[in-house]
Amino acid sequence: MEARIWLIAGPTASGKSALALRLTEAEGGEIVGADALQLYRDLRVLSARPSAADEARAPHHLFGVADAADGWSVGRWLRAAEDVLAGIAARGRPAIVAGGTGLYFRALTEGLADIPAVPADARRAAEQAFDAHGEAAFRADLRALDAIAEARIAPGDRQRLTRALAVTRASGRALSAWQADTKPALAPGTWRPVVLEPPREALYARIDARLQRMVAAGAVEEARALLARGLSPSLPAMKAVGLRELTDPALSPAQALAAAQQATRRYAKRQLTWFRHQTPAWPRIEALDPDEQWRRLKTEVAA
RNA sequence: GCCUGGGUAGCUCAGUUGGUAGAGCAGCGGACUGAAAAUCCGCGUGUCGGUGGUUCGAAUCCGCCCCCAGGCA
Repeated sequence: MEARIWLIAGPTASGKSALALRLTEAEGGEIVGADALQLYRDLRVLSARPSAADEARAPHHLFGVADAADGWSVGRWLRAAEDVLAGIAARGRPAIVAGGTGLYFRALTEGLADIPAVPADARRAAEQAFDAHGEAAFRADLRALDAIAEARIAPGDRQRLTRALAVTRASGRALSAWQADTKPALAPGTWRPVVLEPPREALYARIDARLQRMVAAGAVEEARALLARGLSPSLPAMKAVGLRELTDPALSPAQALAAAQQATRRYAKRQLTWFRHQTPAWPRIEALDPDEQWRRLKTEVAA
């Protein structure tokens, strides 16, 4: 196992954290989180963040480092990850990057356009224009500035359309032009990826069981505490899967659990689709059993 | 045992006077460059309980059988 940097990706509840911890202990490495929600300290239970006991077994980075009121982005994560990875390399240890956020892995391996931060008012202006004039008119405006970006964005995707316009207006350069020039954050050949891709049915069963355990471990109280902060619903932490479902006053505890389980299964499905098509060349481990995953990692992936 | 009402998609159901079936939910497929646990797009997935018959043609009509729910015994 010579790679200096391991990337362990996969859907939620597929066993990434356990496998990463095992590899880290075996290699004397350090773990780096690649998960958009485990970043926030408010949601330890609901985001399935490594426990304090797990964190004591090996150095963990980028878990629970942000406040829910402080929204992070891929860019912010990438900069932090680069710092962390540099530190681990300086210590002469391997890094094990583990998580479920595909975009974060892509930023690492393929790069992220170096776009200057978009001022909040530029973003707001774009959103208001979209809402006031409708998608068709908005698209016409965007097409005049960046026809390539406009053509790429699917119908109804307000989030991408407004960002494209805001970036182009605020930076004076087309979003598609920015995106066309990116360089990988990780040097080719220095990293080794693996995707956990367990059978759907088994993964879903595990998700259901885990949600149940989360509720028993205080997920509902945790979710209520976060809501009680009265933060903007548009913050990333407020979009955690299960947050809404578990705190929905219209649902009984059993219904809330079922709804959260369903939402999580759907999330896992999206992740599976992402990794299936966005990282087709990465080796897969199709098992769900931890020992089997570990065995395959050593014999097949690391071979 | 008899009577009645039902058996159509994974679930709940709709199917006008016979023209090989469609809604909701569930599910599945897909896109993805700074909110990515986000955002968005697409797709009925079916021995119409079984089997004979009538008919050019049956989920629709007829016979028999099976199963379920009530009721009467």
